Order: sequence, then structure tokens, then C-alpha cells
Amino acid sequence: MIKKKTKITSIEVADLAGVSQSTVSRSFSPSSPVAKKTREKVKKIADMIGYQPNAMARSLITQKSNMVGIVISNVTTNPFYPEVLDLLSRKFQEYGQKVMLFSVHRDQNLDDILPQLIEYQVDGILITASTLSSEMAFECERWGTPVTLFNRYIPGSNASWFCCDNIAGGRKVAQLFLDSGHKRPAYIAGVEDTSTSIDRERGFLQIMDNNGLKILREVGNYNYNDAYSAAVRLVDCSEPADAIFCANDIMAIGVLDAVRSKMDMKVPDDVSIIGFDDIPMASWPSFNLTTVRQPVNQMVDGSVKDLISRINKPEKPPNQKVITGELVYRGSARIPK
Amino acid sequence: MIKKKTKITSIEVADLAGVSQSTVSRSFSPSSPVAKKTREKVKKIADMIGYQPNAMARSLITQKSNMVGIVISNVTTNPFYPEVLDLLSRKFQEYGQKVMLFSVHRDQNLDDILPQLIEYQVDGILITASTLSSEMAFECERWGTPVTLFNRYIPGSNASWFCCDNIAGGRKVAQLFLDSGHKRPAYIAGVEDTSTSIDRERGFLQIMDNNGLKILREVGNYNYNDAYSAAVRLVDCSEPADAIFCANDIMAIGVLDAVRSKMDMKVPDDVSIIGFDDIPMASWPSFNLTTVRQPVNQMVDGSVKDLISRINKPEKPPNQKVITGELVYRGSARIPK
DNA sequence: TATAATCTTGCATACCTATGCAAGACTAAA
DNA sequence: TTTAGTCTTGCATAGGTATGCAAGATTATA
Repeated sequence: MIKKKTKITSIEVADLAGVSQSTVSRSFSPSSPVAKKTREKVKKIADMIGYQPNAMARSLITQKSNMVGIVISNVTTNPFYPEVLDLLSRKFQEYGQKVMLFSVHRDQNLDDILPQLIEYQVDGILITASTLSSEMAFECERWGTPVTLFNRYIPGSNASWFCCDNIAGGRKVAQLFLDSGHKRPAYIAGVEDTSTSIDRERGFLQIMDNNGLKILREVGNYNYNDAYSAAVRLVDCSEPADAIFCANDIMAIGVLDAVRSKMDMKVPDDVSIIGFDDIPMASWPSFNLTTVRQPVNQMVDGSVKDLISRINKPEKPPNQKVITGELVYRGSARIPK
Repeated sequence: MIKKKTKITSIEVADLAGVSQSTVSRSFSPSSPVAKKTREKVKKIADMIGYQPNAMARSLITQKSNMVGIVISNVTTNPFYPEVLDLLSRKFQEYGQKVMLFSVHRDQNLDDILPQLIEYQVDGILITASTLSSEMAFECERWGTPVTLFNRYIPGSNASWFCCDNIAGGRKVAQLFLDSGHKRPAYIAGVEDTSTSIDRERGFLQIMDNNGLKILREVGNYNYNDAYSAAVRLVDCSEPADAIFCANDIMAIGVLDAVRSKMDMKVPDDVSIIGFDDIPMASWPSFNLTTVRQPVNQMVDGSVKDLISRINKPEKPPNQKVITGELVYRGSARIPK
């Protein structure tokens, strides 16, 4: 015989406790007025029969789901993002928000995802490393659901965003290359149409331009393998690069491997390599990578607090912040004498 | 003036379309009988005013939330798990299940997490790399919420589980070490009380025992740094290990780094190193790690299908499967002549 | 054209909890 | 003991959708 599992409701608790359903409800809401003795009795019975309030029914009334949506991509290709996801989800949990997760491909359209989040009445949406169409931004606004972007921005929208200062990062790298006497700088782009890659390149190019240097350029799509091949092209030629800036650490590591294992060159003597992110791996002895550290904690903190506060006060204007990342000096790039 | 955002309901759509709320509801349910023309009209109006059905209200009636809970840990410390998470969440999305995510610390008690999942009426729960107390297993059962474990098992519970065959994996490694003439094998454990680490060790030890070899033993807690230190102890002594089996790849990489950079030994000439998982990094030129590949795809596939099918037919008995992983031969371990 | 059969639709209700309101219970003050 | 004031509690309803039932509309059949 299959027993029909019928969920236990507040009414059954009420019956057993000899009180009304309202009283049971109030017993589970700390701020509601219930006599101490009553509350204890209710809780005891609830425990006994395994009653759990139904969050769906609650949300229906309170118009708060206490859920936020997180949309993330690159979780598998860039170790930076698992860390971000972990920090974000922990932080939201601290604030009592459950997380509804969507892991998407980089090129996947968010237009199918956001309606699902809205269907589930999420109180806010946090989007990482993906971009939002303007129609969707509008759609969310219409629904009164605040949106915060992590490492992306959309000028003109009223979403919040928290980005690392990618342009400044690119500049710092360029300056270091110059100061330590490099002559043939190269840039390996991530995925070409992402703002992160574009901005890092822009900063880098600016400084090089000002100093009359042309830069070589390749595309590594933010992954190890593509960067590995790109490195070979940059170095195995008549006028090889002597300084390579990669749009993220994983690519820098690919370059490092290519240059050392395949091309048999010395780092940083023959060529300097700098990455971006400062993932844990960057500090491992076998890589010892000089890189621009993304201020993850500040970015996570900022974006979570922003979203929470705009959930609580929808009239708040969006925050749009750019946070500076520091250059971490390790062994993969020559330093000025 | 702050405009009160009042959510659009099916009733408003009904009014505008000149039909009843029931008809609007049916228009959004493909299997419900609605005249084609009516459905089109309703959909058009819904689109126009931006109506989205409210999943909370729906769940309340249908007794299905179409949400599953995923509890995961180690997302940041072991690259194997971001991949698992990504695959799981994609797979669930394919089946139309939304994912409610909880990222927990290894030692965090799930007893606070599961009630939250149950509050939100998730249809099923998938737990990765964490273990479940028997009270909680019972609690879920009482609620009729199926639970599937990924890479953990609980004998005697009626949860499903999908594990890599860790014992067999350990055996294979031991056999390879023996066949290629190693004399002083060592094992570096992960976190000591995890079944994965225990089983990998058990298999390894069995074979070594049968062949009369004692094994050296250290603990690396599944992370790079601890394994790095452990390696030094194993190798920088009077009778150094000549074959080290690590309970996961990240530790094996730590060992590799320690042995090569710090101890200046050759791999695999001085010492063979084998890991477990086959994370993408294992195949990078700088590591080229011999390892036991976890059959991730099969495990993900199996566990998702299992959970879905038990959601649809609660009377189904749990699946408890152990899937064999193959040994991947690369350059970090000597092979038999 | 009349009748049976099939489609569509609306009505009413259920899902489970939170909360405004008013009444009842109780305490303190006089 | 009486009265005013504070605590507690129950009643009734709302939140937005899905669905069984029955009635009305349409089509097919004779």
C-alpha cells in the first residue's frame, strides 16, 4: 500500500494544541504577540508531528519570497567564479535569502532565464559575468525586481553594478612592463565582446600608446587551451613578444606552460607574463604568477548589500561602483631594477 | 512619487481578454482544453501587459514546486565540484526543475539547511560531498522528499546514492605502483572522516597488504597546502616514499609542486605520484598527472534521473550505485616495463 | 432539421498562511 | 469592588492559481 503523504499544516497543529490557526502562525513569527506558554506548547507539538511552515503560502501573502536569483557562467572554465559563487551564496544565506541558481553558458541568452526567476517571485537578481539585454532590464524594472550586475555594467540602465576597475588594472600592468624595460608587449584577450576583456585591453593599450609602443594581440577566450596556442604564435616568430598580459589567470597559466614546456623559454628572463584575477593557483610554486588581484570580497560584499538594501527599499537608486584591484608581484614578470 | 508596483495577476488578463480567470490559467497550461483562438488572444494580452504566472500560487495548488535543493561543499577547494555543480544544475534545468542552492562548509551541519529546503517545498534534494545525519534522513522521508547523495553513501538509509567506485580506484592505483616496481608506497588522505578518502585508502591498503607492503600515511585534508607539507614529510626523511597516492588531484598537484620545486626531485624517476578525479588541470603540461578518472557524467546523469524519477513516482525504491572510474595514464607515475 | 457527441467555458472552491479587527482575559490602579 | 489599561486570542479574509463539475456552444451524425 502506498501511503498518501499528506503534508502537515498549521491547522493540524492548531487542533492538537487546542488553539486557532492564527495562533500557530503567530507562534512561528517572533515579533507577533503570543503568550509565552502558548508559544511553547505550539512549538512542542509542531516539533512532535514534524510541522514546517510552508514558505510558498507565506510568500503569497507577504509578497516576499526571500529568494534571490543568481545567474552565473564560467563556473567550470575560470576558478575565479566558483569562489564568487560560494561567497555570494554564503552572504545571501547570512541575510536569510535563499538562492535560486542558474548556471548558463557564456553565450546563452538570459531572456529565457529571467522570466523563470520572475515566475518564482525572486526578490532580487544578481547576474555574474553575463550581460543583460536592455529589454530584459526593462522587464525586471517593470516587475519591480532589482538587478545587480557583478563584473559587468550596462550604461544607461538602472541596474546596480560592482566591477573591478579593469581599465586601471590594464594600466598598471602596462606601466610595470614599461618600467622593467620590455619592448614588445602583447595582449591576449578573453572572450572578445566581454566588457572585462575590452576594458583590460583598453587600459593596457592607453599606456602603451602614450609611450609609443604597438601591442601584439591574440584571443584566448578566457581558457587555458586557446591561450596556450596563442602564446605559441606570439613567441614562435621573427619578432617575439617579451611581455604578455593575459585577460585572466587561467590563460596566463596556459601561456606559462606553453612558453616553458613547449618553447623551452625562461620566465621571466625571456618573457614576462601577467594575469588577472589572482586565483589561488596563481600563488602555487609551479606558477608563481604576477597578476592583478580582483577585490572579490569587496565586490561580493558590495553587491550583496546593494541588492538586499534595494529589496528592502525599492526606491533606492542603484549603486554603480568600480573597485580598484592591486597588482600582486610574484615571479612571472621582471621587476624594475 | 513612489509608484506602488502591483503585480499583474491572471484576473487582470482575464478582464482585458473578456474571459474568466480559469480560461487564462488554462491558456498557460498546454494540456488544458482551450479553444486555439482563445488561447492566442489570452497570450497576446498577457504579453502586452507583462503577465507572468505566479509559481508560488501554482505550487500551493499543484503540490509541486518544481524546485530541487542542491547542497554542495568544497566548491572552492576542489575544482571537481564546480564541474559537478554546473552539470547538475544544467541537467535539472533540462528537466524543468529550478535549483535552490546551498553552499556549505565541509563541517557544517546539514540539520539547519534541510528544514529550509523543506519549508520551500522542494520536490527533491541532492547532496554532494556532505553527509546526512540519520535523523535528517528520517525527517526527509517523513516529508516524502526524496534524497539522493552524490559521492557519499549511508548504509541502511533509504536515500539513493551515486558514488565512484573508490575502493576499486584505490586498488588500481596500488596495482600500478606494484607492477612498476615501487617499494615504499604512501597514501595522503583527504579529510579523514569522509567516505571517499576512507574507501580510496581501503582499496589501496588491501592490495598493498596482500603483497606484504606497509604504507606510509599522511593527511592532506583535500587541499593543496596541507598536501604540500605532507609531501615534504614523506620524502625528506631517511626512507622516503617512492610512490604517493593522493586522495584527490589537487593534493597530487601540491605534492608534485613540493617534490619538484622544493625537494628538487624528478617525477616519476624519483617518485611516482597519482591523484584521483581527473580534473581538467591534471592534463595540463606542467602537471601531466596520472589519476583515477571519476565518471562525472555518468554520476550526474544517474543521480539526476534517479531524483526526477523518484519525484514522479515516490513509491520507487532508491538507487544505490557505484560506478567504476578508469585509471588515466599520464606522466607522473612510472609504468611497468 | 433534430439529436447525440464533443469542445469550451465559467463557477466555485481549495491550496496554506499572515494579519487587521474586535472581543475576551487578565492585571493594575483606585 | 470597580474601572481603565494591557495582553492574548479567534474570526474572517486575502494572496494568485488550478481544477472538478456542470452548463452552454459547437460540430458531427442521421
